[in-house]
Amino acid sequence: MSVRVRFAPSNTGHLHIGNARTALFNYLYARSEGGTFILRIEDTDRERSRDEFTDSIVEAMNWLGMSPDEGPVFQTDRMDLYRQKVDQLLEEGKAYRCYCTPEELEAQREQAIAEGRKPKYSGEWRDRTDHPEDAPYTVRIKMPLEGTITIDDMVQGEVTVDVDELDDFIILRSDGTPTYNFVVVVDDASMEISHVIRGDDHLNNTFRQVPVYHALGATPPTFGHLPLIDGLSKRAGSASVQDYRDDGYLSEALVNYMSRLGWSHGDQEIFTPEELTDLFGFDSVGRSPSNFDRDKLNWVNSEWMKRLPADEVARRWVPFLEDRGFSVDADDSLTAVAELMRDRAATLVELSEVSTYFFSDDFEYDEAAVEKWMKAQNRPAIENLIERLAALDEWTSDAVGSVYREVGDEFDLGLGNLAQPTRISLTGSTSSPSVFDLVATFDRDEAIERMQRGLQLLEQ
RNA sequence: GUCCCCUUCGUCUAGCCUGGUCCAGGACACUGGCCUUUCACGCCAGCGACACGGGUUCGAAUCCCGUAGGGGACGCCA
Repeated sequence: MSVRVRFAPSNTGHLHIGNARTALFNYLYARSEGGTFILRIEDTDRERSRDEFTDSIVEAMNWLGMSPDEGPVFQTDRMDLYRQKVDQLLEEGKAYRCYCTPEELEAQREQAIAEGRKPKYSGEWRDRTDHPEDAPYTVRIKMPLEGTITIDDMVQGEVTVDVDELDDFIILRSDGTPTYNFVVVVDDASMEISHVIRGDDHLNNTFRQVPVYHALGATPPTFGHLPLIDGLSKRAGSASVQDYRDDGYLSEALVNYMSRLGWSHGDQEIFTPEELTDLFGFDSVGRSPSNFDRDKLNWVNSEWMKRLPADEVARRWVPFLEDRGFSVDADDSLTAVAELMRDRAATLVELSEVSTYFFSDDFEYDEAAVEKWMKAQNRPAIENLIERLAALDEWTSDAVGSVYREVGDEFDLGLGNLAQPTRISLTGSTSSPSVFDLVATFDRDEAIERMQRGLQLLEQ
């Protein structure tokens, strides 16, 4: 039997990390089994569903590299199917009309809780035939009256619940719209979903849904209930996938990090998307909830900053630099900057921060550094250095390096006396990559100009 | 209240099914050191956990029972 899985978010908000992780596990399972990954939008919430959220979810999935094979399928397009199934169950006597009012139900619920009983519908209309004329009604499904229901969950193992815990829940509201627990089953059955992989907040629902499959004459799929992610506060992770993209995270890193929330493969931490689809399996999915940890995400991202080809980093970096008002192209010179700076930044945003001096000479000189390193007595050496750099045949790190060594030898100066003033002139501070690389990564005219301007700082 | 799920370093986790090789391994973070023209990277080291209590056993993180704590569900929301 071929594997067909679906990710079924409601379009009432952007795709956040918790849902993205659920989508990812569905996607990875489909890929690892050669199956089909389907996107279904649960858009039956008239009040809150919005098309723009659908677009946002699709965009986020594309960015993460897990575009669906089928869909999006919209539930609102399938209302006729749902009503038809309700009618069918009614005719077959597997469902019935209930004329209780919401007020009556609410009163019963409160009383049950007050008496310490489980709030459950009494089932009073299950066998009644004295249906009032013209009164509003809901349709309820008949749950089995005795026995237990057991599912063999891919994550949780065997879980059994006594049907005594279940009541005849509403499948069609008095306004004629179907309810969630009914609709998911109709959809999953009709779309021939083989594996339902979702958050374990749905585990209890599953026991309500299994009898619906049976009533519909369908075989329940295999279930896999993933533990939820804790600590998804505004700050920590309930932000949208796009927020992470805008914060400068790489999609590979976010996917890598999310995959490790609840899944592992020995001691391995870094996985390429290809490795993930090869190695993913429910045998290695844990049952306990995990926490979203920004520090670890940052580390994974910093690893990916180093692993991606430098020109790819440059390409993805461009919009971040443009946001800061720098007009750049993803050309060789930007690639050179990315190559030089990338292991000093955990995100593309940080990369911009640590690299601004390449794009603007409008920076402050670090006063303490100037005080310490810009000594007037080194002027002749630095001037000589600038001259020789200007005359260099080739503008490479090695060539620049030999100039520094020659000047250092001739003036009998330690390299620091040349390197630090160079750094201050080019960047404003004394922390930067190796000076030779730094100088060579700059456009030569720009480097010379800044060094000449830096000469002014030598005045005592 | 009732039912379901969960519980190894601060965090993510390996180990648990098939008890001994685990005085519990890796990673992030943190601390210290090394490298070095600065900073960063990198490398090395350190810190740090089997929720608790019973049992089974020669032996338990691993098996059983209980307790506590956390999460979820119980809707004419999804």
